[in-house]
Amino acid sequence: MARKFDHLLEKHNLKKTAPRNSVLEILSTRDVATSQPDLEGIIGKDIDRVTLYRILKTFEEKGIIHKIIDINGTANYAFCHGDCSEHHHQDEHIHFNCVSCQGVYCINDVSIPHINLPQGFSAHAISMIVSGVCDKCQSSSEENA
Amino acid sequence: MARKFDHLLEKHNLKKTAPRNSVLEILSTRDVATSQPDLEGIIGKDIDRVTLYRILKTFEEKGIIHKIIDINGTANYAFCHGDCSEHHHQDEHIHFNCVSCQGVYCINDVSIPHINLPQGFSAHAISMIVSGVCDKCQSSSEENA
DNA sequence: TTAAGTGCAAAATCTTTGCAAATGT
DNA sequence: ACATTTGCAAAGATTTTGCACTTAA
Repeated sequence: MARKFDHLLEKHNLKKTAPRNSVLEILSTRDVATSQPDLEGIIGKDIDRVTLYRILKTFEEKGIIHKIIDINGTANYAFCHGDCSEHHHQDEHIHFNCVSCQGVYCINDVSIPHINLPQGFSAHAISMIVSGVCDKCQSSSEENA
Repeated sequence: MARKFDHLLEKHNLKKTAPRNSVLEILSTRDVATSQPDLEGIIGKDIDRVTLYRILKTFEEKGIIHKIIDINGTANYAFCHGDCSEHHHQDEHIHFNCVSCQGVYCINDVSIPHINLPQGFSAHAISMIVSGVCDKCQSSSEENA
């Protein structure tokens, strides 16, 4: 039974199971990163909570999705753009975390500036999260004004 | 019984209690941010875990300390530099999170560059965490090479 | 067939809440 | 004396672990 993400899973030596397909299906429909609690809510009882944990962990390790820790310390997941692989996440873009709707957006068009670190420090990855109000929440608050 | 941080607590209309003094004492001896688990370890059973939660929450609200969520989603705490107040955290500097020792450093001498967000988005705060290897872990790994 | 993946139950953590006792002012 | 803060107990939430059952290859 061919499913939408068979190729992706195959590529990473993962078995093509229904739960994995569902998770990929959900993430693919969303343009923003999705928090673990939200994922649980969407999936409901179709997938066991433990299975979800394991799927997300596996996908992250394989470089299929990446994890974004938001300003509350909650994990959010989104598809990797560009060249993520098992050993390197190419994820050096900015994320925007709305304080109102909690949404996490990938701001792809603004790249992270280069940073000069003190002697002896070497950087592997950079996480930059801008928190504030997103466009949707901005306009809905104007309506009520 | 005058204690080291009486003035600081007074300034924020907080009672000068032993647990609060201990927390401030610990944080003041450390040049890096301290994770909640580490704090618990240092404090041991002198302070109830719940009390620690509440103290940290209060201090953060008052602008005495600030919370840094590290790359693992764990809360780390450090004294506020500059002008933090109850209503605004002036905390726009870079943090460095060592993947080896887990230490969180405040990189004060490098300021966060200005970011242009898409239309409709407004920024309130910025969190920038560089992860990699700190100077101490760097040199200790060289010794073993 | 068999190794990988899932689901359930249960343990281990982490965080919050309620309330009585203790403490600072 | 009074409001705040603490400590304990208990509830709630999150995350991990173990193991038997199921499924893809």
